[in-house]
Amino acid sequence: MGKNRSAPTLNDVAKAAGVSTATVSRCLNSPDRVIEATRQRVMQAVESLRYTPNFAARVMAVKRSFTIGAIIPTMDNAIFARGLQAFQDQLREDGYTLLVSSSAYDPEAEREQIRTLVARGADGLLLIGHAREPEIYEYLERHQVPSLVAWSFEPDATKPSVGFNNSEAMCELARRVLAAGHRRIALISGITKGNDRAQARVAGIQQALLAEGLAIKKFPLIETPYEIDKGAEAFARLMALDPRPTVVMCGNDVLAAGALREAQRLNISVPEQVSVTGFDDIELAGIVHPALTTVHVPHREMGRKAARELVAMVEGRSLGKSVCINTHVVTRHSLAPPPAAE
Amino acid sequence: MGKNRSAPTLNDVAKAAGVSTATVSRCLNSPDRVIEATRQRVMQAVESLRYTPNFAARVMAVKRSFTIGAIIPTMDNAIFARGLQAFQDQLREDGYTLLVSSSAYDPEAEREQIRTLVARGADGLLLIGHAREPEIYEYLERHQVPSLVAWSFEPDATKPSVGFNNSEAMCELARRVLAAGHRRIALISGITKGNDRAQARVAGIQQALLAEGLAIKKFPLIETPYEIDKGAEAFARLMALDPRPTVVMCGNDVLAAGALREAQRLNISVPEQVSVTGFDDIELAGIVHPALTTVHVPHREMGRKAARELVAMVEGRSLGKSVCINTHVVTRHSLAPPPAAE
DNA sequence: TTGTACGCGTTATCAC
DNA sequence: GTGATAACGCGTACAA
Repeated sequence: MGKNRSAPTLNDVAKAAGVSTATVSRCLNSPDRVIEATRQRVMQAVESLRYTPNFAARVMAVKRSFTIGAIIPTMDNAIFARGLQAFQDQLREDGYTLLVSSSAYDPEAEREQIRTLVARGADGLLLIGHAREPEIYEYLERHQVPSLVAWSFEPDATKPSVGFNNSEAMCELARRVLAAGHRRIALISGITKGNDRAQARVAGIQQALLAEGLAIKKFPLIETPYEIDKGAEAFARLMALDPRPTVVMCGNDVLAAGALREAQRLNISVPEQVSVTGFDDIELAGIVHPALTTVHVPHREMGRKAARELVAMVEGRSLGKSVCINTHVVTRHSLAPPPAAE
Repeated sequence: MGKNRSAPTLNDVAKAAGVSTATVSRCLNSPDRVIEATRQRVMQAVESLRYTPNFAARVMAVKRSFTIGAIIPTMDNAIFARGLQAFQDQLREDGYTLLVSSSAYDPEAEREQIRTLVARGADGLLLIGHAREPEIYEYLERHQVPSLVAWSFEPDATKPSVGFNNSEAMCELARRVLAAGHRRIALISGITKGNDRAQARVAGIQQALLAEGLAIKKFPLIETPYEIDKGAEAFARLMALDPRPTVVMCGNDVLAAGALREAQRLNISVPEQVSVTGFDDIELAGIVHPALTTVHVPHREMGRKAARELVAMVEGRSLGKSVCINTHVVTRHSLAPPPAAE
C-alpha cells in the first residue's frame, strides 16, 4: 500500500521543469541569478513534486552543515532548559539548527558525544563549563570545529566562554548570609569533580568566610548529585549535627528545594529555625515554600548571547571572545537572621 | 596559526595502511570480514590519524542516518524533559542519535521543523499528540519516514501512539474529587486548540461530571498557556467568582503550581478552603506546598517504550503498534473534602 | 543566463 | 581476503 516512489531529487525537478540541475540549484540558493521566467517554472516543479533538498548531499558539497551541537550535563531537570531554549531560538534566527545531547555528567559520555556531533558535521559546539581533558580540545582543534563554553565565565581559560562568574555570584550571596548574622553555615554542593561551576560556587563561599575571618575548615560540606531527593537527604544529615547550622546554602535551587521539602518533613521551620539558599533562580525557586533567596542567572540572555557569539565564530567573524553575564542575588523568604543565640 | 590540514578521510587511512578504501571501510563496519594482520595495520592507521568517519557521506551511501527526530512543544519547563531523556537513553542503546527541536506550541513551526528533520535524513520521527494537519502525515508518507505519536494514546487514530489515555486519567481524578464531596468544580486548562491532550483532559472531567448527573455548562473553565504565572492569574480570577469553587482542577502540574502560589498570596489556604489538583506528577508536584494530588504519568517508561517501538518501525520490524501506558492518581495533600457547607 | 561535468567521503557490487 | 569502481544528491567552476 502507498506509493513506492521515493523522495524527489534535484534531478527530478530539473527534468520536470525542463532545465538542468544547476539551474534548479541556483533557483533555490541564489534566485537572483536566474531569470524570472525559468524561475517560475522551476518553483512550480519544486512545489508540485514537494521537493525537499537532501541535507547530507548538501553538506557533502558545501562542507557546512548549518548545525550547531550542544552537549549538556542533563535534560532531567530545568537547570539548562531555559538557557538552551533561548540558545536554540537565536540559532534558528541565524539559520542554524541545534543538535542537543546530554552526557549525564559523565566525561566519557561527553567525549563520545562530541565525537558524534563532529562526525555529523556540526559547524560549532556549545559545551558547559571548562573542566575537560585537554585531549578533547585538541580533537576539536584538529577538526577545526569552533567551540564555546557556557554557564561559566573565565576570561583566562583557553576556551572563550559566555557565562557568569559562579564564584563571585556565590560569594555575594554568602556575604548576604553573613550580613544577616549567620555564623554556623553549612553547604550542600553538587559533585565538584569535573564540574567547574560547582567548584567555583564552593570557592565563592569560602572566600566570603575568609574575608570575615572565619575558619573554612569548620563548615560542614556535603557533595551530592543535583537531585531533589539528594538535597533532602543531605539536609537531614546536616540537621543532625551538633551544633546545628543556622543556614544551609545549596549549590543550586534543585538541592535547595529538596532541603526545603525535608525541613517540612522534619518540622523544622524555614527560615525561623534554619535558613536555606539556592542558586540559579529557576522557576522552582519562586514556587517552593518559603520562596528561595537565591542567585538569579539570566539564562535567556546567556543563551542568546552564546548563540550569537558561536555563530560569529563559525562564520569567521570572531575568534571567540568571552562574555560575562551579570547575576544578582534575589531576596525572597528562605533567608532570615538566625534564631536568637541559645 | 594552527595546522591547516583538514580532517582525515577514508582515503588517507587507506594510503597510510597501504590498503584500499574498501578494506578500511570493512575493518570499521564488519571487522570479521578482514584478516587479522591487515586489520591491525588499518586500525593502527585509524588511531594515529585520529580518523572519524564523515557522517554525511555515510548517510549518502547507505541511505540511513541512524538519527531519530523529535519535535516537542516546549523545552521551557519540565513536562517533556524526563520522558525525552528516557527516549534518548533507549535510542542510544539501540545505536541511534536523537535530534530534538521545539515548536513552542506553534503548528506552523512544527511543520517547518518536521521538514527540516526529514531533510536531514531522520530515519523516524517522534511527535507529541495527534492533532495535526493531514497534509503533514501525507508528507511523512511520501518521504517514507515512520513516525510515532507519544504523550497520547489513541488506538483508533491513523498514527500509532505510545502514550496514555489523557481523558480516562483525568476522569479518574475527577471521580476522586467528586468522591471527596466537591460539587463546585472549576478548571484551569491548557490551550485546547491543536492540543489533543488538553482537550482530552477537559473531556475526562466533563465525563465524570456527567456520570454524576451534574451539568457541565455550569462549571467555570479557563484556558491558558502552561505557565506558572498564567496558572496564578487564572486561579485569582476563579477565586473572585461567586459562588467560589471548592476545588480547582488544573490541566497540568505547572498550572497547579501557579494556582498554589497565588492561593498563598491571597491567603487562601489549600486544601482547607480550596482544593487544587494537577496532572503529570513532575518533580514539582512533590515539592510545592501542599504537595499536589495529581495524575502520575510514568514518563520514563513511556519514553523508553516509544523509542523501542519507533526503532522497530524504522528497522521494518513493526508497522507501528500502539502502546498504552498506565497512569494512576497519586494522593497527596492538595485535595481534601470541601469546607462544610456555608 | 544556462548547461556540463566533476568532486565531496562513504558503502556496496563486483571481479580477482 | 582484497581491490577497483559505481553510485548517492548536491553545489559550482567552467564553458557555451
